[in-house]
Amino acid sequence: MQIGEISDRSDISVRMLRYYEAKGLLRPHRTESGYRDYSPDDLEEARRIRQLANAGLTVEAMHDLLPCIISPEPTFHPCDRLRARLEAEIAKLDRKISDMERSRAQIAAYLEGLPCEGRRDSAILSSETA
Amino acid sequence: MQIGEISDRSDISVRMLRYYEAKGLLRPHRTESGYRDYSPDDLEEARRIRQLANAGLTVEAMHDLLPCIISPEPTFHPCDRLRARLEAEIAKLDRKISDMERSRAQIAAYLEGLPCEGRRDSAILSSETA
DNA sequence: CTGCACCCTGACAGCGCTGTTAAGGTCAAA
DNA sequence: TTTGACCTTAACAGCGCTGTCAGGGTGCAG
Repeated sequence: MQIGEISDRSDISVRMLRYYEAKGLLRPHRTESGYRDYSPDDLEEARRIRQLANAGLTVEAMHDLLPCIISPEPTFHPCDRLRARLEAEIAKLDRKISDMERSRAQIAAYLEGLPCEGRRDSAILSSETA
Repeated sequence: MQIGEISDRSDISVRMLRYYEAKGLLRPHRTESGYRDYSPDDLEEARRIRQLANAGLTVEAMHDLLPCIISPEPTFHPCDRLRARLEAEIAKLDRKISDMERSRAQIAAYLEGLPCEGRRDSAILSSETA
């Protein structure tokens, strides 16, 4: 698959796909003429990247995290450092999640009491999935 | 209180406190000589700002959200627009939270199976900052 | 009055991310 | 062979955020 198709199927702009590659995530091979040629696995990885990006992770964090997520078989890697890195990243995620949930609750609570349109009938704001 | 103390107590740098003010969040009054003079309420607001910032919200989003969080009495405000804005922001938060939780779970799962601390060592981490 | 710690504004600079544009190559279909 | 869609790299540009530095004022304590 070439980059345009990957872009469509991963919801990542062409620009960003190239950027991620420049940063060392995602390494599609190339056709003889230099076109990027993505495998289905590459597409999977692209989607994971988007997920991590949506979660607010930096490219640098993804760089450490992706090799873990991409395959279920951990290999090589200096373990102490990696483990520490992952634990740190999880801690950061937890902090962020907690902050977001608190913020969400406050906004939702406020919304609940909003003296708006005719009345508050269907207060649909306890959705949890996306 | 002056800015340095607020900075200490809110964990927001002096630079960022001024930045938030420039952006229209937080409006401490000034002493005759021009010093910012923060009230305890301002400190509270600063902490909320930090929380929202930690949650990954932009200043622009905070600008819409803060007046809701800051006081329990919603007033004025073009309600339809505000309501829509808040709901959108909540949806965005939900998406982000969901992505983060999924990412967290994957990392944690990987960490679980890490063949470490008493095991093989090997290659160097390719820390390449392209 | 002198120091020193703190404050002020303004500007420059850098990072991370993202879009856009320019100049040009590839490929398949007409 | 020409056309048009798609690809390539490289560079510029902008936004949001954040640190830092310069040049200067304020305020309190010695």
